[in-house]
Amino acid sequence: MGSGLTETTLDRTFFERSVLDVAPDLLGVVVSHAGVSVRLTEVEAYDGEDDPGSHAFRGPTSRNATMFGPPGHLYVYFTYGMHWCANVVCGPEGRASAVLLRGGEVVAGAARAQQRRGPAVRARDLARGPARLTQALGLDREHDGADLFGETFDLRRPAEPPGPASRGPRVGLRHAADLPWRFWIGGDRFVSDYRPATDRPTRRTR
DNA sequence: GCTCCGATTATCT
DNA sequence: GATAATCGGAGCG
Repeated sequence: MGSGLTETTLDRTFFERSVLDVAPDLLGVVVSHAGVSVRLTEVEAYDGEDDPGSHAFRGPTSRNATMFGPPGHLYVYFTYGMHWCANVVCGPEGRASAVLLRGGEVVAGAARAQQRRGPAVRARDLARGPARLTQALGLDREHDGADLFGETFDLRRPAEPPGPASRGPRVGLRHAADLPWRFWIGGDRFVSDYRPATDRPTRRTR
């Protein structure tokens, strides 16, 4: 096979770099797991213990332990009482930085993804959003700490990468909302809707 | 098409 | 006890 026009398989060194370099480079990458392939259109960077928006900001805990481990592993966490979200750990071990996989397009295994996401879900929404993408790929608590370079994952970069990444503030954060650490493919239909942090819900006490 | 709002629970203060 | 790196359905135009 010609080596010039084909996609390339990522290796672990890709994730050993700074999370701010890795994040934009992940756009267009196709992640495959458990019968579904997703082309990433949107990601966010979380940079260790100095980033007020990061789960690692207050130091190591049992939840964020994976973030403090080696790069190229998945950090999967549970949020809002019902959703799982997936990150890839980046940088040197101990840095506790990671890229949140925020959205993508299902490019293979659509029937399997549909089965996981539900019959009423439109093709555009199969993996457009971090919890949707995680569910489409069949990931949950068991995959926290999983090695992306083990047997069950495959990551490929297309022959023609997308153009320069668009960037802006991260979604849904109350802290560090000024940092433009969300990266997406400009104009792509498989990028999620931007939603600023929810204001304090006026909890009714009764 | 849009905006609003409730669901549901692990985690941390 | 409050919050959260979200989602999907209801209501309106």
